[in-house]
Amino acid sequence: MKIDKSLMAGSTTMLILKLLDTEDMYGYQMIEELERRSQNVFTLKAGTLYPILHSLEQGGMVESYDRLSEGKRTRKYYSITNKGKKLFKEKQAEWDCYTTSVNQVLGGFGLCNHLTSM
Amino acid sequence: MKIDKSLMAGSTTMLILKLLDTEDMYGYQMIEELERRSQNVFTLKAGTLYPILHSLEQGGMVESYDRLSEGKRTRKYYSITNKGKKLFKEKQAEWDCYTTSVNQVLGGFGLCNHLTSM
DNA sequence: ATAGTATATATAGATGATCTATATATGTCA
DNA sequence: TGACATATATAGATCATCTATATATACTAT
Repeated sequence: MKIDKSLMAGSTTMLILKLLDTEDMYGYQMIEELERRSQNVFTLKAGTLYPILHSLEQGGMVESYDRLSEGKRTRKYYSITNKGKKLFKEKQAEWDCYTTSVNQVLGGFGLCNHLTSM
Repeated sequence: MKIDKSLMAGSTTMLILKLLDTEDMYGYQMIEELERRSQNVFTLKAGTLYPILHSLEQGGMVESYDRLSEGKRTRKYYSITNKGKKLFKEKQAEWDCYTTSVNQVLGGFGLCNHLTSM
């Protein structure tokens, strides 16, 4: 299923930080990795990703360095900072709160709240 | 927790349709009901809601009628149409797919997919 | 009465995250 | 050498939300 772009808004940065929380990656790799992990649901566009990476770097959330991979071209790898890890945790908490609330409205009970709600 | 507005994008229309799928409501009531059901997480602004209702009506997803409530002022009630119910089902399927995919990226496994993924 | 607050609907303009389109350049394969 | 995948970059468009503002009625306290 193709996901409407407006649904993606707000979660893309969190997903990028999550990828970098696992290992250092370069941009193109993140696009492929997101596609793989989501089973082709997320097809992040390069025109979306690179500006986000630049602004994350500007904000000190990630750092970049060039590396020659397998003697081929140089790739720009990104590494998450402690500040970025903190931001990721905040984003994830917000995500959990958000989806729980939506599911409460949708079904009367949140998936993670069926023991405590009501 | 306060939810970033960009996260809300894309789900607001679905939530409105869900409310109307339960019972006819007027705008102000939807704002209060969303707040109540989400335990104050969603504070939908009037300036967001009314334009959405107008465009839903224009698209034949909802119909409106005026009704005097308890002998007080007239309120504009909205009623979901069959077309609107179909749209709601589509939006909900998209929502489920989206959150499952995000959770797959976040945790390796989707909440609803831990038996089938991998 | 009347001033303030809650209820109720409406619209214009700002914001911000995504998209498309385009540009550039290298590596691989036929 | 021509086509395609890889890889990064940026400008401008789109669109759903927000804030701010406007209007009007009902209720409550002074």
